[in-house]
Amino acid sequence: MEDYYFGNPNYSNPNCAHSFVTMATPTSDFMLSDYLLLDDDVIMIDNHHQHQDQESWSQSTESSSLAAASSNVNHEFGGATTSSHNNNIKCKNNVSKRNKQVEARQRVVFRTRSELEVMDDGFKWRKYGKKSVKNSPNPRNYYKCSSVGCGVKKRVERDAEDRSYVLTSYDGVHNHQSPSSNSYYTTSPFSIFHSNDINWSLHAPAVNSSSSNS
DNA sequence: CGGTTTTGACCTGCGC
DNA sequence: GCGCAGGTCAAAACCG
Repeated sequence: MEDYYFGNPNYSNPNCAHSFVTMATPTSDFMLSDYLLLDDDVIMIDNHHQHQDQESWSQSTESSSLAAASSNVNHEFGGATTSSHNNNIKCKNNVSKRNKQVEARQRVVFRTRSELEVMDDGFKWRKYGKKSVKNSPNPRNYYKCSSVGCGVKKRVERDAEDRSYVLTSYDGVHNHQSPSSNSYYTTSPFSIFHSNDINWSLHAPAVNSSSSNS
């Protein structure tokens, strides 16, 4: 079985270990965004199996292209191999009218345990705003992709319920490759997944010797 | 000096 | 219409 690694295996960050999405029996030209980015849907990836917001976050099953795609896709988050049928991937339907008005952008939300608030995902971001949000003691930070002509945005905030988690949402799809030249794939909003409690060397095929800490 | 961050002001949508 | 909340702008500050 061939594994696909979404991320830059040579990436090194002394403050944060990484987890990677591993795909079994990949199809040609597969991109994670093909499966996880659904028009008018919000996909949440929870890499620690926590079950929260069960009312609003419904598990993605039938009637979703994600469910169809999951038949041949396995993901690894936080070191645990899972399929797309379990609670690690949740789909929030019924997006707000505002979201629909914003050109039906594609949004992916990652919930990741990390000490770092801003994680290097392989793309270059420019911060353009910071806002305190209701019912959360933590501010929300707004970033735009620094690449000219690329309108991808991301929002980063600490989970109000558990500050050890970071919620990172990506809006849109990059129209360029990651500045990280040896990234394994191209235009998805993210290229690296992080986790503090994974022995990422198990997954990374070509790691730097200096990045074996976590 | 150029790129990035900060931060208050402004804009927009929504509920009442 | 008004107030609130979320999102964005843009000038100033900061930094390498």
